[in-house]
Amino acid sequence: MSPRTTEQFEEMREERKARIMNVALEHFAKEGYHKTTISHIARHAGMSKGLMYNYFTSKESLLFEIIMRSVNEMYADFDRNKDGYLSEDEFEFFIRRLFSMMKEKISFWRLIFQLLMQNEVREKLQRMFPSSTVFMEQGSIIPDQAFLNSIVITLTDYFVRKKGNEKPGYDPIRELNLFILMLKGFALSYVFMDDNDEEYHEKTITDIISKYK
Amino acid sequence: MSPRTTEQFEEMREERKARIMNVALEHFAKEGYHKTTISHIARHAGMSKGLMYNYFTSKESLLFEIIMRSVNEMYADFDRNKDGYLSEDEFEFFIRRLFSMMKEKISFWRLIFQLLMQNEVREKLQRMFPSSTVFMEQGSIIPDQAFLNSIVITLTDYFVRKKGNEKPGYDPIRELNLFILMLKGFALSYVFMDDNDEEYHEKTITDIISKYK
Amino acid sequence: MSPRTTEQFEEMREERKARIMNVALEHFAKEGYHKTTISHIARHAGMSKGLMYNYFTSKESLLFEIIMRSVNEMYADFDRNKDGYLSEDEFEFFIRRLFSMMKEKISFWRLIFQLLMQNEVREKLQRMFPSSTVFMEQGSIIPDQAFLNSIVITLTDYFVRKKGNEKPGYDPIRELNLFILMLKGFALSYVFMDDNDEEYHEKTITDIISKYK
Amino acid sequence: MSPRTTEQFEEMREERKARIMNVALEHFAKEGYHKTTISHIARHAGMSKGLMYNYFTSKESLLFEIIMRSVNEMYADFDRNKDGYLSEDEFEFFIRRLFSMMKEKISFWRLIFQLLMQNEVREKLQRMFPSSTVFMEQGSIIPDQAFLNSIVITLTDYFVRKKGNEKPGYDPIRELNLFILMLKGFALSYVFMDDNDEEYHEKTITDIISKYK
DNA sequence: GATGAATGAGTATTCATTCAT
DNA sequence: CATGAATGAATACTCATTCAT
Repeated sequence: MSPRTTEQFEEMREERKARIMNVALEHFAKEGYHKTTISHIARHAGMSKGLMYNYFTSKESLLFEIIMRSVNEMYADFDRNKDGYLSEDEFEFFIRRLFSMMKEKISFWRLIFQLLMQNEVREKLQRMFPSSTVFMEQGSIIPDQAFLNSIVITLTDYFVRKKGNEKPGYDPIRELNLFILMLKGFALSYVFMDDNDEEYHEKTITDIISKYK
Repeated sequence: MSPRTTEQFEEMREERKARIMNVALEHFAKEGYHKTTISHIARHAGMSKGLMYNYFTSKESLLFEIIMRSVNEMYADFDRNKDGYLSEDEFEFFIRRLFSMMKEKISFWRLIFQLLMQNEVREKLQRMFPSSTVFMEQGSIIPDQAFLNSIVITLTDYFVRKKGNEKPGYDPIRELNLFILMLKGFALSYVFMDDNDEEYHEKTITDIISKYK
Repeated sequence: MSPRTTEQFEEMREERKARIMNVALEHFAKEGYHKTTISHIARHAGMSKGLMYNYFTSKESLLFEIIMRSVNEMYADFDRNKDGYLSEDEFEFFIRRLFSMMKEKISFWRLIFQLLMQNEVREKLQRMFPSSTVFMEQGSIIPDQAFLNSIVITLTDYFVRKKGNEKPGYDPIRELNLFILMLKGFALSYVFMDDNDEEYHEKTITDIISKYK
Repeated sequence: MSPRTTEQFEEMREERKARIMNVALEHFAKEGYHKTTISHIARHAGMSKGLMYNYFTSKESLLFEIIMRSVNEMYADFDRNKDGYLSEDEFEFFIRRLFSMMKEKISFWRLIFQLLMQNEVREKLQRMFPSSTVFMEQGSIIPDQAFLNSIVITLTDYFVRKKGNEKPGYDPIRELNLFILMLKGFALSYVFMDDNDEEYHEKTITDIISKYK
């Protein structure tokens, strides 16, 4: 009876939703959520404003769907290696993977950093991902406590093995803390840097790795 | 019409400007620039919208005057110690000073972080402070190349002395780079953290210092 | 393409039109014409918006077809007893019939009351049913002058017989006028009352009848 | 300090608010609440849309302020004669007063009838005036249970005196019920009638009165 | 100087209607 | 015939800025 099958429609819808979300993400990241208008997004996505509301019930829901999508992708990506033991090479891989992911999704991270810097939004996000409070305070969103814990535990384990017996009275947990701060500082620089500093960043990653490997 | 009266007027003006800027800064930092309305600022500053336009020609100019003021204060504050040599105690003092300043002006830093994350604003700021491009990319604004250089040079000198001959083939400049990333990561956590993590922050500062002192 | 098939098609069409009109009438009556959306009607009628436009050229034409249909049904219903003479029992039957019809078509009456209260709509309806101006002003729509007259004449006749010689100087026409106002007041209460006042209404109808029988 | 005194401002505000409310009431009554746009009201009140929001926080709040105002005026008006006893002349005065008030505020009543005919609005109004549920069902809004009761009691008393001993087994309460239906029917006709039926209405009021006086 | 009333362009959102498939 | 994607004009509402007083 249908001129197009349900699947065809569904496919088209998904494709379009994805296009809208991509365009919106770019603009949110570039101009900020509030400055970006629905009209602007619609125009750049090549459609009318009205149609956008066929796919997203509001500007806010568009924002949250974007976040959910990216979070889920990230989660799926990281989920592979979960055996909890990090060799030195795996450590290096882990760090490099972290930043290659960031590079791939740089707009998302730009957006997330922006959002986390506004009280109201931060509170809303914390309600969305209540389990990840700890990391949120450190500028990350991660959807699942178990996943989060596994990373921290894995890294702690690595630091204890690596640094634990270096000097007596030395606390590897606190060293991990500083290490995470460094990653975070690098992430901040990285996310808001001009594109052409590739080389500097590569060198810096190598430095970070060689410091803790 | 005596000079005395003029002075008084001038004083009142400055006082009022300061009040407006303080109120505006708080709200910009808390709610974001776009979400904060002129009406809201005026009401909280205890005056009419019309009068505000007597002091600031636009919302944007208010924003930029706030930035300029904070930058200048920061500059004035740091300008004292410029002899270029850092003892270990001076190094500790320098770091502690850095974060006590951040604590005092936490709203300003919150705002700055927010602003720097929007392309258009970042570009505008870079036009205002063209010399400080390098540090801007790293999330800071500093108004004067010479000043900036002096800090970097001073720190470089400190790192060379401190770490330069630790191991052969070791590059203290790159160590400095990592150190700055760590500071930046800490700044980010610090600025957007809940108030009640004082103790954690104190401990972390001490850790950072003891690592490089 | 056989005539049989054409008939079947025609039947389906009519069935579907009826379904649309029923659903639309319910929603118009409950939410008001403006608040009811075409999408909503289509969804509740189990079809697409596009298909609805195959049956009705516009939302407004849907409204007017609903009115026409109900008016015609009403007409058909009342058309039976036209011999112009009302016995007392027939009078009772007439009144009870009036309100049982109202009960059956309560949504329609709700809608009609709503519509008649808006100038523009009232004018449009008056253009559609120019002959019935008099009754329209009294909150009813009746499609045909002859029909209308026949009712009024029949009732007048009844009132003259019943009340005409009660007192000297008494005007049964004016008594009829008050009687009609009472019916109208009852209709208004009835149409917009909660469902659970059945008993009250029954008693009131009995009161009205016993007053004039 | 002020260029205008607070009182001057307040006066201007009240004047303007009144103008807006009057214009809005007319349009709501004529076109219906939903069809009437804010732009339309603003244009007819001779001001910008924006200014309207300086006086009313939303279209809905405008509607409710209009209702409240009219209800209060009505209440104040009726509040005079509260001694609970109605002579025949006072009864006549009461009825005539009822309809002269309706005539003065015909737009308001037109609006009220419209509003009461939509489920959602009726429920909202019932929440606003919960005490007057009984009369609401009969198409009126009256703000205070005591006031309402006093009217019903006064009329009941009148009917008992007047009609109570006419026939044995006769119930004056039920007669009152029919009387109220008649008033309501008349109100409905009156409110939605063309202006030029003055004479007919006068005669009808006289008929109603002479029937129960 | 000081007020807040007034404006108007702009913003998210809705919805009757059209149309490609 | 049947679908629902697509449009665009309209709607309520906001807010930086101006201006009469």
